[in-house]
Amino acid sequence: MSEQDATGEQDDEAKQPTPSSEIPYRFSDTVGAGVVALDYEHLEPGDGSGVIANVAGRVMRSRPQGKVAFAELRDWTGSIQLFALGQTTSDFDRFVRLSLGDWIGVTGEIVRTKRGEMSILVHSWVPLADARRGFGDKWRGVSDVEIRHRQREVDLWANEGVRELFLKRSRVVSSLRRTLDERHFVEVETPVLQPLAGGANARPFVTHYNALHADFYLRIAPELYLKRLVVGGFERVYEIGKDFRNEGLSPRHNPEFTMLEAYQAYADYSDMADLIETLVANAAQELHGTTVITHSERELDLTPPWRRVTMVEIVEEVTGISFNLRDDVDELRKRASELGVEVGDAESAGKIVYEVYERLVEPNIWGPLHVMDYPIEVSPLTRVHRDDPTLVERVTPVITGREIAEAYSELVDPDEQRRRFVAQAAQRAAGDDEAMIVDEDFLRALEHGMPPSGGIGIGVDRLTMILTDTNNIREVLLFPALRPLSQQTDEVGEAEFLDENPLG
RNA sequence: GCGCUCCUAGCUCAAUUGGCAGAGCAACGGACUCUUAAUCCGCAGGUUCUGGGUUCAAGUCCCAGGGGGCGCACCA
Repeated sequence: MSEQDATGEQDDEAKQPTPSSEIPYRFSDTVGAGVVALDYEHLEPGDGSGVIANVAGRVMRSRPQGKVAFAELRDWTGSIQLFALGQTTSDFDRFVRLSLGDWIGVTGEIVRTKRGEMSILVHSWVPLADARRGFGDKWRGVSDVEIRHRQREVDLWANEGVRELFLKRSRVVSSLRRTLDERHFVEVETPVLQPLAGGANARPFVTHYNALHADFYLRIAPELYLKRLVVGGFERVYEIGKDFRNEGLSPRHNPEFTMLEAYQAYADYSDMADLIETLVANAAQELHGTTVITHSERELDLTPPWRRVTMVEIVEEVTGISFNLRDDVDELRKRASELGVEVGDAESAGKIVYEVYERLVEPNIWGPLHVMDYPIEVSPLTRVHRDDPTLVERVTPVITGREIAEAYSELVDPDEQRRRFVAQAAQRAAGDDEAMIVDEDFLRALEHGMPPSGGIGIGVDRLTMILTDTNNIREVLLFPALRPLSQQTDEVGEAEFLDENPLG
């Protein structure tokens, strides 16, 4: 029996399913289980409130005890105990036969039992759905990671804290929107299906557009479209959505991931670094009520302002060795080699320093720290530094050893943009299938004039990981990418389809 | 993609050197008018991921395949 059946149907002897005719179409005027428990906290053990309430949810525990019965009813606000009496509760015989996971709606008085448990003294109840499949171990839930991720709906109910985590994620995203909205950014939606996948260096997913007789690509970034909107007069614009990059999976990478990109006219990368700090700090405040949080059992102080250093400075600070981009390239390669970082003969000064930074420095930055001013060679889409032509104005906030975002002074000169596209296209012709393609639509847009602008990109999944003290990206994705199980679809799916469709 | 590793009852896990495949919970039948992982009595539950092979004997060893996890590579 495969893993797919792990929460399979229960014994043949299990009770008969509830007939559809007995299940109502609606159950109204409900109050939250967790809310009731809090609102009537003042009741003394043994007291009734005299208040009748409707509560709906899932039976998470059933403890029949002769002529009385207890159950735990859980909805998304929390849990409350159900207290049923053989003499006064309707359908008592069926109530005591409820299974873990069944959905029911109850009507009854809010009381506190003699033993002190907040409860609904059930007068009547209706079945809302049967749970025909098991919900895992009563005490330990389901720990099989494969079931948890393939059947997240089971995980959400069976495992304490999982729903809470995804509610937190939702609050993070809301907070990001609120912060941007308050600053008069306009939220937009740009194409996911694109004729050219631009705006980042990555291999795209390919799909086919039947009506247009053309292959299209799932976007790897919304960047170029958003900049065109700035050209069009959207001076502050943002998008939260999925990007798709055809890459491997790991505890920190999912091929489809949620990205926030925002662009602000008349701003530079320093302004955007401020914006990132505000976005992150506000989200932390929303979740934790403070900007000083804990991650991996270590304190993380996200209170703005964050320290800012240049990449060259932080490399020297951490390694104790100076890497000036104007130093002799062979000398730089030797210094890198002494640190255990080997780089190819063809690499430039900038790439060598970046390599040292990525391997030895970044993973050891607890942060938050803004690493500023990257070598121009490793940032082909960023505007050159105002004081140093070997650098670009790019800043990367690093938290817990990971980049969680990027900010730029955007490249807005159409001629320079064309030169860089052409250089990218040459690399692509030379075999680099992650290099960019010349995007004439985008160049034409720049020729209409784009004001100096700052841009940011924040990995929402990774930000959520940091704010929820999670170390695996799959824990913050409702349905992380998993290999499909080949057998199930055709055989089972088709058989059921035929069975239930007399016209088929 | 490559390397390492795991897959046993619905769930969580055992099974000595290769020697009759087990427990708790869930389910099922019963008792119980204040239970909190209720308790008590009873009962049932298996293609040990799949397919080959070695062996008197395979959950265990070997080969191939499927799926998961971790690491590497690519990246945010």
